[in-house]
Amino acid sequence: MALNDNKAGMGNLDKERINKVIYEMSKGSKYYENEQRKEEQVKAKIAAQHKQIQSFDAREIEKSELQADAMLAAIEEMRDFSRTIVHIDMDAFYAAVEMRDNPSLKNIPMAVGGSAMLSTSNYEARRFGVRAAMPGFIAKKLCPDLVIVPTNFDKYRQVSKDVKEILLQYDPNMCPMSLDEAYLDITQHLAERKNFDAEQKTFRTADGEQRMFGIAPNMMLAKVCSDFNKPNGQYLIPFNRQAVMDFVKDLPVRKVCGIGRVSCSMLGAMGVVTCSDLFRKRGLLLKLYSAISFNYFLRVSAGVGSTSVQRGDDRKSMSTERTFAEINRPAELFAKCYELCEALVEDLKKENLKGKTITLKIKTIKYIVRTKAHSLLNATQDVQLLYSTARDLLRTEIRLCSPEPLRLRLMGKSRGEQKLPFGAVKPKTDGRHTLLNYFKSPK
DNA sequence: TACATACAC
DNA sequence: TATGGTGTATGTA
Repeated sequence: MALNDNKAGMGNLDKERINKVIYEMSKGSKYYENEQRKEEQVKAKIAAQHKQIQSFDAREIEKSELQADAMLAAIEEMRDFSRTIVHIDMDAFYAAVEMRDNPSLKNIPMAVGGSAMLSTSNYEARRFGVRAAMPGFIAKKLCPDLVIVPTNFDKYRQVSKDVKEILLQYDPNMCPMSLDEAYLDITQHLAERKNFDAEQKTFRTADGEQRMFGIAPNMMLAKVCSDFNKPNGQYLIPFNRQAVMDFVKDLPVRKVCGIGRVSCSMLGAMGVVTCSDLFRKRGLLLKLYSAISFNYFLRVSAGVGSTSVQRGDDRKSMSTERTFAEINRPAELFAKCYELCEALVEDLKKENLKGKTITLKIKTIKYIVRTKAHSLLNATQDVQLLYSTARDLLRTEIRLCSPEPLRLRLMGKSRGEQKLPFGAVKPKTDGRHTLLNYFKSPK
């Protein structure tokens, strides 16, 4: 519930005052109560983990350590310094675009979003603790002079496209992660660049936007680097093992992409704070976590990440959801349900896709989220068919609740397992938790 | 397959 | 006026 200061621009601020304001604005709300419920869940998970840990004896842990060391040797084997990976991150992107188009916003605290939620804020605003993913009304309390500009996605998409155009010159296989982030493999470019003249060596991006580069031997490290030296910074990890190990030694695990709030708490509970702690506690971690997660932790501890920048171009699901003022009358719930089916079908048709598994998502006014799914025999993009499936799922939920009304603040639809228009199927590789088969048991 | 959770942006 | 929307992966049953 406190301020998330994991991101940049939050160096010297009065965290105590900020947290107090956030707390005062939040306490007693349904949202806050749900957050507390979630915190309790994490505590329970930690307690369960603790109990499990106590059931291990020292010999078991030692054995696991040996097994982990064998896995680590295999990871070491794959360490690759042959690629130069760049992670580029447009700084406070939406805010930067708005400031470019309206310079009067430049030197005042400003954020992009609405009174319910902010997407991002400029550095002036960050000094007050105003940041992305904070509701606008709390931000206003923290900074009464804050100017909130409504989100203008079409504009950001256009600017993003312009920037991508430039990045493509450096890596034709460049991989955008969002409107303001991308990974590049510039190995090839660097080789060709040796013959460039001074003019050709100039790097250009669109006017007005600042950007951060992280340059490293792999994607995981490049991503962490781009968060250093903000704003407009650039950070490079030298391409040798010692430099990488020095870099990860004191790196907090929370900085690593993929280790979020919950994992960080769970790891913290057993004394794992930095990446080298992941190595220190490898015996324990191997016993506690799945093969996929553990392997990922080991790779992080060694500073080994993916070196293959490639787009996964087959989408796996498509969804639409809305938050609204409470709805509880069945007729209105069904009407909302139909509306969402229509919206989803419209999006499906844009990409000429069909859905097979239809999922109904609901969030009660207490912020409890539930999903219900049903798979059809054949993929469809037909509104009526989609709706009849979704309607049945919703009806079941209403009945489950009765005689109390089902009181919702959000409803959503998604479809997965789609059939692509021309039957293309593409298996994809290297998720962030790639499991390597040869990490079975050591001999 | 169904569902919940975690995570990123 | 009042805590978002979209997509992916994973664990578990």
